[in-house]
Amino acid sequence: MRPGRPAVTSRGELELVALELFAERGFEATTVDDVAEAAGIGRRTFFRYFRSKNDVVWGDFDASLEQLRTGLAGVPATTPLIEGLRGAVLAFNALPEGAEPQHRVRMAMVLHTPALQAHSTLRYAGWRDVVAEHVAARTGARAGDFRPQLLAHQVLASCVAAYEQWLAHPGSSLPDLLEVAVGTLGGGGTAPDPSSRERTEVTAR
Amino acid sequence: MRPGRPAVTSRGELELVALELFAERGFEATTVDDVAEAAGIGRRTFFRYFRSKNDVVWGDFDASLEQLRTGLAGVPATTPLIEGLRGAVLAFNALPEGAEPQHRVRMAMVLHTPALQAHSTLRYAGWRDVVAEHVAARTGARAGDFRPQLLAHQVLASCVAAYEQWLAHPGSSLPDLLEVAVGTLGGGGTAPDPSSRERTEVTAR
DNA sequence: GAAGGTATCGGCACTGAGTGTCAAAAGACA
DNA sequence: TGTCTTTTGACACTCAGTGCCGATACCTTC
Repeated sequence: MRPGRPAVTSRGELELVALELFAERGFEATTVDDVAEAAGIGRRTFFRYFRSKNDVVWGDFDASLEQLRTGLAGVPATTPLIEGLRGAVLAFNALPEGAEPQHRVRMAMVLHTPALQAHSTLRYAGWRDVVAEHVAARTGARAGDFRPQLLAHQVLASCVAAYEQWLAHPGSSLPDLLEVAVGTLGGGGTAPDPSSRERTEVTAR
Repeated sequence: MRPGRPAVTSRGELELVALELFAERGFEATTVDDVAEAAGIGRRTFFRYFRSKNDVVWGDFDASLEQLRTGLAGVPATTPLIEGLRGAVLAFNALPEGAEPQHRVRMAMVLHTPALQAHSTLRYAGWRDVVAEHVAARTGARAGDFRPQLLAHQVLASCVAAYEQWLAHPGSSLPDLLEVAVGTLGGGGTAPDPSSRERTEVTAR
């Protein structure tokens, strides 16, 4: 075993305890002290497992991000860009059998609690970066260029809109909504890029 | 004059003092106490003028929102939807002569400070609602329906991407970037709406 | 089995945002 | 002068988040 005092709990376990409290009393009405006490740990320890109270709700989002990255990397080069994005988004948001109710609760909390809604923006940035990098790689641009960034923003916005609709309509299908949402994108993919004007003026003219 | 003790300062004046400090020391390094002291008011009074430290940066955003609403309402019914949105967005983000440098500083602060980046999401919701209401009115839908919400999300995302690009490239033109960004949208405007499936199954079939 | 190494734990004290309460201040008006 | 009205700001509080540091608990080594 590793040397040193063993951890008294795990990130996953702590997350479970916290989410239960959040669902019970509401996110804002639950203090970190409440969570720490319920988990039988010190308040200080909580912040060693999670950087903030907000972060609890996102689980191991970074791992999911890696999943998205590899998913995108596996898209055949012949697949049209939007089609590949749509497929990766669907795979990214696919749920294991029976996990839908929990996911609904969690996402409703994220999208309907102001503090979490605000905080989610910071998480979305990482998600967009993954998409932008993929778009850049497929189009011969750099990830920071206008087109990849624009498309990444648009794809994310489409997903969020799909999620909101999914949450608003209990009987709806998340995959269907995501597919339609992302499918509306892709116009103007061949138009010139005004952000690279200085560059193209030098190199291409 | 109105009865009662006169206000010791104004929202606009306080905003100026605060923005100056923010620009000088940075947003996060400036405490509300700093701002209050610099403005010669009590800390408690600050929170009567602004609901939060974050809100200072947004000025009177609600007034701008009303401007956007009336701008959209003035779009001729014959103008294609996306075209009208593009025009309204350009008008909404048009800057008075010479205001560009200040706007750059303010928006850079908003888009590059995590706390403000997160908080902006809450402001964006109001902006999206205005757009969604317009789209709904033009397409015979309700503002909460999938299409208006989706398009509102996408238009906003396009604007944010344009702003980020504008900030990253000092010589770039914000109107050009906005025009291109919003111009890429509008695909699939006639596709069926899966979120209203339950409804259409009853009424339209 | 004692000693030393090492990682986690958790208490304490602190900062900073935001809120409720309430008395004092400062003007208008009769 | 007295009353009414509104803003002000001091005080005390909650809660998130952080730095610090000794205590704790397990390991390996001798």
